[in-house]
Amino acid sequence: MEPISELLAVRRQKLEGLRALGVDPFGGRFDVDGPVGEVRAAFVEGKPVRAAGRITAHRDMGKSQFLDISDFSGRMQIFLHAKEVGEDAFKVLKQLDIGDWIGVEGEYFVTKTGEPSIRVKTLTALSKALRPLPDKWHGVQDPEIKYRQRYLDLIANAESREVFRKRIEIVRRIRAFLGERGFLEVETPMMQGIAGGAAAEPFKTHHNALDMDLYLRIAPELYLKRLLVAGFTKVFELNRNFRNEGISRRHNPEFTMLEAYWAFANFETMAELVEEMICHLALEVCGGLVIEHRDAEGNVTRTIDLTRPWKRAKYADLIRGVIPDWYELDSAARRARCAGLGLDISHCEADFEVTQHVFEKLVEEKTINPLFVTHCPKELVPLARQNVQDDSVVDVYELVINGQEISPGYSELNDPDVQRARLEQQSGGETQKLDEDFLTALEYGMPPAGGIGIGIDRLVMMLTGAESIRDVILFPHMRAPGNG
RNA sequence: GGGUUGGUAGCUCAAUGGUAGAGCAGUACCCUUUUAAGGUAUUGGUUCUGGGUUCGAGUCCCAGCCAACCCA
Repeated sequence: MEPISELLAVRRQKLEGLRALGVDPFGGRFDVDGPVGEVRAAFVEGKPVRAAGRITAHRDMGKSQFLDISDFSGRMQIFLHAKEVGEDAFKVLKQLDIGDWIGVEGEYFVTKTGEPSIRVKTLTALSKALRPLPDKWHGVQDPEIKYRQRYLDLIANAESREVFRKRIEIVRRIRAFLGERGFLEVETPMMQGIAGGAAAEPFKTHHNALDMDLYLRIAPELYLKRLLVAGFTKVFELNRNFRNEGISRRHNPEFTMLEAYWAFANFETMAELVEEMICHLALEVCGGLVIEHRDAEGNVTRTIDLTRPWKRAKYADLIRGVIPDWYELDSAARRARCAGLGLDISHCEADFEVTQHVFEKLVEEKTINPLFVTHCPKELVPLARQNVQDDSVVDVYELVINGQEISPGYSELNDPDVQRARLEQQSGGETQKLDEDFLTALEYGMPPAGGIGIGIDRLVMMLTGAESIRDVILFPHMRAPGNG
């Protein structure tokens, strides 16, 4: 038990003060007309109103008391006058602090300064805050507190509330958008015997009753494709994936992914779908197709123009755009060229990895406006269909916006024999890693289909201007807190 | 994993190696329409942890913890 500071001791004294007045400091049901923001928006002069919220400001004028009550939806001023609420209410008020939850019943009115307010008739204590809130003006600045104690960030920082409000809205509208187009939302296993559908290190767990190792999924893909076999023609899942890899500004061990599959479509159909969907989201959630990212001072640091049609370009052409003779160079010459350009490719073993590194550093990171990268090397995407004219590339797009890969889209591979060969190649001969049931399902016949994945966290970053994935995930993963 | 920066009151931040401060919050009082309310007074510190140098360390050195950013 940490030592009780004076501030905490005072609050506990008030807690007992409330009990001494016969008031339960942690009350129960209190019927309200709606969240605070909606109550404020529904203002009608003189109309009776009930609301509840956390006290976030207190302006004590003696016999006149102004308080702000707030919740995630907004803020509203309430007004108490000694003669109107009576002595007992003022005794209770004396034991309340900024941070406490209260309920009020009264009527709407406008103050002399024009602020829509509630003239309180009865005041109800609903929950005592035993710890003081962060600074009312500066909010929470310490990033460690923002992430570890997100509730304080959300109480104190309007910008954070806005980011998460947008995230909630984006997810809601994605579901509606796909639902309106006939896509069925499903839930497939997050615990899988074989973590398939991507190349990533999984988290391992164990089922005791079955005495069986399981992995948290790194992708839902192989199960959604089983559903194509089953006869679903438009299907999607929007939920968490888990990858046991590093944590960074762009990576959280668990992240949210949309995957959607559309039978009889191909990667171009999917590109149109994702283009339409992201524009729809920008218009509805951000109010336009031009997204401005700003720094802490409000200066525009980046402008993303989502105006359609979005640019499309072949992978190889983009490489030639930055290094014109790249494909005329042999392996050694390419590595030498990278060194000359200051690119560290020492960790790249295969030639396609060297090229991919060039792509990431010189193309992807510099691409701010939407760009569909097509005709990608087949080594990068083992689950996609090979191109008919050129079997060294696959029929996919990789959508880059804001310097990040936001969404891949594939013409899905549905030949079970080719799929087996590609998976065996990817797993480096470790046949026990193959998802045999998935391959069996393909042998029953999967319709040709287009598929997309969209990293929801990165999409939200792009649409809100968040610089870190931690700013768009409510509770990002952190190391266990240390005290030295 | 490597580098850089940071960790001081509940919060936001100061402090040439020389008594650890301010604003907000808190406490007491004044004020019948305030909104970062105002006014007067005032409380509050294991300076992340552990060592070391020094007459003296928030400050310098070493190690560790946590975080942010960059690199891998």
